[in-house]
Amino acid sequence: MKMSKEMNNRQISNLLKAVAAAYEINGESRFRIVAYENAAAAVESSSSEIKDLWDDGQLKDIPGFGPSITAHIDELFKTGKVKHFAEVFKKLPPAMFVLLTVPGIGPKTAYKLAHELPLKNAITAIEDLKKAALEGKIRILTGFGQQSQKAILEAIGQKRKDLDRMLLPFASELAGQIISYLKQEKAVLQIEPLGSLRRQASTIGDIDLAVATNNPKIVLDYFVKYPQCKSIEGQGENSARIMLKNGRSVDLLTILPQSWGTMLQHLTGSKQHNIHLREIAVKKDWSISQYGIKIKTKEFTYAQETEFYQKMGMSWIPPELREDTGEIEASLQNSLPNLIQLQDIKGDFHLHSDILQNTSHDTGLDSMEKVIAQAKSLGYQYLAFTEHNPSVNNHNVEQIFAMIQAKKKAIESINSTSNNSTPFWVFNSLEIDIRADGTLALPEKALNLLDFAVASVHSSFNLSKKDMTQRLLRALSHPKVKILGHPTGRMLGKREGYEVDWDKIFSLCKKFNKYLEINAWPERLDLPDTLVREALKRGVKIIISTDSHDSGHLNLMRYGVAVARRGWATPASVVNTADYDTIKSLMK
DNA sequence: GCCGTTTTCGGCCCGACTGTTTTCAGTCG
Repeated sequence: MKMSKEMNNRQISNLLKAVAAAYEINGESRFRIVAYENAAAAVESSSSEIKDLWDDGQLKDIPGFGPSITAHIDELFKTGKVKHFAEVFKKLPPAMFVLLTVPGIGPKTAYKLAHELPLKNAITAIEDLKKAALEGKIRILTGFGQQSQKAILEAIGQKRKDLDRMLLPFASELAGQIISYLKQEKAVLQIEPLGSLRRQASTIGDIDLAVATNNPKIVLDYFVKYPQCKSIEGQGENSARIMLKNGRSVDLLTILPQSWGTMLQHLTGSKQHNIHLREIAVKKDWSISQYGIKIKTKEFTYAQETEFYQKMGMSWIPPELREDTGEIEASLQNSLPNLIQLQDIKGDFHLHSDILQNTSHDTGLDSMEKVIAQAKSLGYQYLAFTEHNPSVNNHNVEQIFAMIQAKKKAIESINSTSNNSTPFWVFNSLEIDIRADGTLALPEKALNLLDFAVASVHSSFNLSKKDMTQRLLRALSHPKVKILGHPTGRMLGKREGYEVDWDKIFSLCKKFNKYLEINAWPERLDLPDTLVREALKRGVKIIISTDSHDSGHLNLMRYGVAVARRGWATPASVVNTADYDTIKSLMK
């Protein structure tokens, strides 16, 4: 395992997981292993960079970081290595840590394979493992057989477990179609997605659905006849798995109505949330499983989730919050946030129409009128057109000014015809590139024509954290800039966000009433939920926008709202929940 | 190794599934 002073959260989490795996091989105490796994999970879900917490001397505030792990990570940031970890890894084959990324391979299996095949090269470990499987070298090892060799081969073929996740909107819509189909069967009493999909995480592994029914057989027989089903992977008394024509598999689980609440709660997770609940139960001398709450010898099962949480002395927790990041404590104290909902949204502040051509990036496909009609049909009271700025290289200042002037006039004309019975306001804005030095890619003269601007980074992603922070601060300091578009620049599955000192950004936003966008575009969902929560704690307001390039994209708003909910956002913390009159004074 | 409105010591979530080692270990959620 490589170690350095500059490790990010993901890498530190993997390092701690590797230590846990190594301990498992070395026969350490089960609880010491779990301690490292817990610390790894805490790092992975931390909204702050661990390095920043270390800078501020707050390492020990991370849950799961006690004296020992704190000291090791302190050593890591001071010296770039941890002597104790190096010692732990010393006797183990480096290739085993690579194998841990293959589904179904845990520490014991990884060690055995790396040690006994053997796999000498960590970089080619997975290819070498595949070769060994194809040559029949795995099934002859003790503890392995024909089946496990085949399973390993299939697992490698299905890519690595951290890469093959679906984007939330894709998974949501896929699940939505199957749910509509299933609802046509009368035996289906209730139906919900499970796991990360129900919690509305930004990426989803598998689609799992649960149905409450008194007649599992009818439901399952109906399920496997789903028109998009390519093959039936398995069907038992209470569950079935089908493979869709698009290559995704879907699991359906049937549950008796009287146990619906209990099972739904269990299968929604998250794992950390459930573990925490069980620890609370243990302290009362109770025990929780997916079958219910066991008190002495009697097991209580619940038809509704609310009853389950009530028994635990809690109010019902929205699935988006179930990550064990304080929601259980909040529920016990009856202080859960009143989360924002889709219907609270009254407008969209990041939309591309076709009015400006020759922009620095892609143009919108629909006319302003068509986009406005769509916004009105969603019940919105306002929107802002934010095409990309005209390309600076291909036009002189006067040409750019003329284009923006023409757009301004067009919008004024639209606003002048707005009737008073259903007020609707269109803002004149742009999405302006933030250059590497933090200046805006639009002449001041043209900027002055705008009501406000959205500023976004579309180039030079690899600046140092310090330079990137300065860049964003400078752009946000411009009086016309009200919104930082897709603030981290991440592209799910493609590109990590750039490194920024968020503390400084939050301070500036708070002080000068600048807003951070949650961009609802499927690959962005940016700000990420953890940073949303951090921003809100600092009193920064957010704005949820779709980045639509045609009028149909306005419907992506619900995914931005999902991110906001996961970030504990209330209507009051989201700018575009404000009504027509308030927003005009805010944004002009 | 961590943690504490019953503990600074003595505990630490629970069960299903799979495959192989005929009674259990490993992995996963």
